Amino acid sequence: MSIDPEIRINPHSHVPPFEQVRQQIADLIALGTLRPDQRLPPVRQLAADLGLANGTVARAYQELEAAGLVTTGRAAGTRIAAALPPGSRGDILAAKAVEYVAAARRLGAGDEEIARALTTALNKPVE
Amino acid sequence: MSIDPEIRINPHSHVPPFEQVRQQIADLIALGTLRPDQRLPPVRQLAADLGLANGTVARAYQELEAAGLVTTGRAAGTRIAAALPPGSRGDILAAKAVEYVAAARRLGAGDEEIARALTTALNKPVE
Amino acid sequence: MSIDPEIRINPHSHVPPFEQVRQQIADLIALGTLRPDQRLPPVRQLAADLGLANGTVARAYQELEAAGLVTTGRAAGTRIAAALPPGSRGDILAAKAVEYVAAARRLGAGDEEIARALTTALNKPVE
Amino acid sequence: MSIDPEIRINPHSHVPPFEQVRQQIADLIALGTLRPDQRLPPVRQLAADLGLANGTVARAYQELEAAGLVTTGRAAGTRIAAALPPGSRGDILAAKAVEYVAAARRLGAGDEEIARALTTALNKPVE
DNA sequence: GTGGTCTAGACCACC
DNA sequence: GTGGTCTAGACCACT
Repeated sequence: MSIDPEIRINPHSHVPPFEQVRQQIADLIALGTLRPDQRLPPVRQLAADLGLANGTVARAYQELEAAGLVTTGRAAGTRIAAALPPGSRGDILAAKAVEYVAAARRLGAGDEEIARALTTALNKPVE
Repeated sequence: MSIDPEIRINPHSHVPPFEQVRQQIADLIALGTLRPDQRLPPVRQLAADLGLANGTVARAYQELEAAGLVTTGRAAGTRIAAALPPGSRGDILAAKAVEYVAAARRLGAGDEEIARALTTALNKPVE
Repeated sequence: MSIDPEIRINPHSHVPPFEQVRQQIADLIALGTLRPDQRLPPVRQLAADLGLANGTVARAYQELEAAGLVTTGRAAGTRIAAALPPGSRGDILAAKAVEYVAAARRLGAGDEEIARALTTALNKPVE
Repeated sequence: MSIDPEIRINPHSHVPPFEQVRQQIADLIALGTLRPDQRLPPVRQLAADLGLANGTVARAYQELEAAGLVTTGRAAGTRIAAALPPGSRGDILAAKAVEYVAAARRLGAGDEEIARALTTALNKPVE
């Protein structure tokens, strides 16, 4: 089982591709979908699968390593770090919720309205 | 009362500043916080307030006008268009909720978990 | 009979309003619709009719005077110059034809194609 | 063979340069002179050739992309879109002819006069 | 004072 | 090298 199908690049987004890749992998790690010591696909393969240049994926891996989420042993490939930085476990979900609430409040919505919108969204069919 | 304080630029975001400005104003309009015929701050003033170059804000205004959200008689300043494009009233909130749900589900969260995270976020003190 | 209805300003054009006014009056003069010694409407009236600022129309008049197409005697108002600059009589039409041909040729069209397009256009109902 | 020589900027025109560039390229596409998948010159090169700033040409390219006439993979250069928006083949020529006729009629010219002016223009030496 | 545009040079992300 | 964006300052047309 590969992580590839879980990653989707939006080429029209104003967020640069390398950042989209980094983001999504970081999320998968924090969420536990990717477990410690698990191997990431080789740069070239992931790049090919996503239709990106090798350097783009390489940069995402580099930043993940700099953040301590991933380790790169010479020829050993890239693996999820055994020891995750503390507090990055399920915080992603919380962070996304906070982000949503912040955006909604910035638009003048009240708590009730925010909750109602969520309920509606939850009941929509998955695309 | 000015809209300036409602707009916040994140200089660390990978989304370009002109797009952040455009976005947030578009949201404020769709949400009804900015009412038809209301005046937008002058390009130069908003630019100064946000610490941006004039051209950057000018571009945001321009794209808003191209989208029909805003009208601009040359020296008359920029105003919210009287007639909003159809279907933009509360859709913004809904869209943001859907976005949140989608992101959460992509991470493998269930409905209950998603709702719980929201409740937690709502109870957090406003920053 | 006023010239006002003959003049139309396109506020969305990239050509500045003062230039549109100057153009159209110059054309009317060269074509003979406006005859020597005939009076132009007062700046303020034309401005009001066209929905422009006085200064905008004033500038158009100024440039027409600088070109010798018009004279401005103190309180006498603005009149078509008795003596038209030589060669500006029916040349306007010719100039517009040349412009059309040039544009068409720049696009790679041949003479026959150009003539055919004109014939088609002539047979179209007047809008 | 490059398209550069086909594009001419008139610095005295009141139409802004970026718009002149956009226009002319759009015309060349609609006319079929520029074929689908054909490459446009790099922003910097075209800018240099035309004596414009890079940003000016970049804006023209950008608007063309927004209009769907052109595609741009970031570092892949800019290419004519494979699928042209419907109804743009020879319409450009027709539109220019209609424009000419409209301008002439606005000046009081009759069909015969209009056709005669064209014939004269066609026989003039190419500048 | 208000928006629109241009320039010149710079940095970024991408291939 | 390729497009995208930003800045800083400038000029223009308009009200």
